[in-house]
Amino acid sequence: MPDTDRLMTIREMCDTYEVTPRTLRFYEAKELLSPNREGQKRLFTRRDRARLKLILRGKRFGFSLEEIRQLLELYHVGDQQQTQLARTLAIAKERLADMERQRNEFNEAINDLGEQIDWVTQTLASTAVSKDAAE
Amino acid sequence: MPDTDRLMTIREMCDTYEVTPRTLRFYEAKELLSPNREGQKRLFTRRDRARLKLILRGKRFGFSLEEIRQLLELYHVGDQQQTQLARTLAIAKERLADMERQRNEFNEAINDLGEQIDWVTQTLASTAVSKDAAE
DNA sequence: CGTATTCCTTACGTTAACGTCAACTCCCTC
DNA sequence: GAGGGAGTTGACGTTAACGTAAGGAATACG
Repeated sequence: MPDTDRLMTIREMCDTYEVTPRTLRFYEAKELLSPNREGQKRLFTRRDRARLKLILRGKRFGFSLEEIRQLLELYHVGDQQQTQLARTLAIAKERLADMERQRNEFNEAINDLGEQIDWVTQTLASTAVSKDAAE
Repeated sequence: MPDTDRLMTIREMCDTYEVTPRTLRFYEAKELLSPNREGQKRLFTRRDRARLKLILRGKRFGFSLEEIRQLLELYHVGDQQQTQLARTLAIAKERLADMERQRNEFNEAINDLGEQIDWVTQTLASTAVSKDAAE
C-alpha cells in the first residue's frame, strides 16, 4: 500500500497541517471534508488531505469557506451531472477572472507601497543628516 | 478653492465610495478617519478621502483594519518621531514581503485553476460527444 | 407651525470561523 | 480496575466588521 493512501488520525492531520482538531471537525460539519470512520474515530484519506491543502490555500487568498466549497467541486468531478458541472465551471471561470483582476490591483499596491517605502527611507535619511548638521 | 479641497457630507461620501454611514462612523471610531465637525455633523476632508481609498483597497487584499491602520501611518509622516517612523517602516517592509510572497502563491493558484478549467472543459466536451454517439 | 430630511448617538444583533470547556467513550497498561 | 491518552459530541464564548433599530437634534420646506 503506497504511503499516499495511508489513513491519518486527527492528530496526525493537525501536526502535518498545523490546524486544530476543532478546525477539522468544523470543516467536516461544513462538508468540506468527509473522513472515514473507524468506530467513532475519524480517519482522513488522501482525498481529505488534498482537499485540506486547497482549503488552506484558498484561505490565504481570502476566500470564504463557502467559496472554497464551490471551488472544491471542480476537483471532484466524476459523479456529477452535466448541467451542474457546467454551472460549477462557470463559477470557476468567474472566480478566475476575479483573481486576475485582484492580481493586477495587487501589483499596483505592491508598487505603491514600494515607492512609499523608498520615499520614507529617503526622508528619514535626509532629516537625519540635517539633524546632524544642526547639532 | 480647488475642488479637491471640498468638504463632503457623509451622504456624499457614501455615494462616492459605496459605503454606508455606519461604515464611515465605524472607521472614525477605529481612528482610521478623522472628519471635521460642523456642529455635530461630520465633514470629510480630502485627507479622509485619500485614506478611505487606501482602506478600501487594503480590504480587497484581505488586510484587517488594524493592519491597514498601521499602513496608513506611512502616508501620514510629518509630525512623527524618527524611532516611531523607523518602526512603521519596518512593518511596511515586512508587509511588502508578505504581499510579494502572496502574489507568487496567487499566480500559482491562478495557473492551477486555469489548467483545471481547461481540463474540465475538455472532459465536458468529450463526454458530450460520446453521449451524442450513444444516442 | 408641522413635517420631512439628514444627521447624530447609543446599543443590541449578526455572521464567519473557529476557541474553549464539560462530559463521555474507547483502548491501553500498570 | 484505576488511571491515562486520544478521540468524540454538544454547547456556549469570542473577535472582526459592520447591520439595524430606537430615539433625538438641526435644518429646510410649504
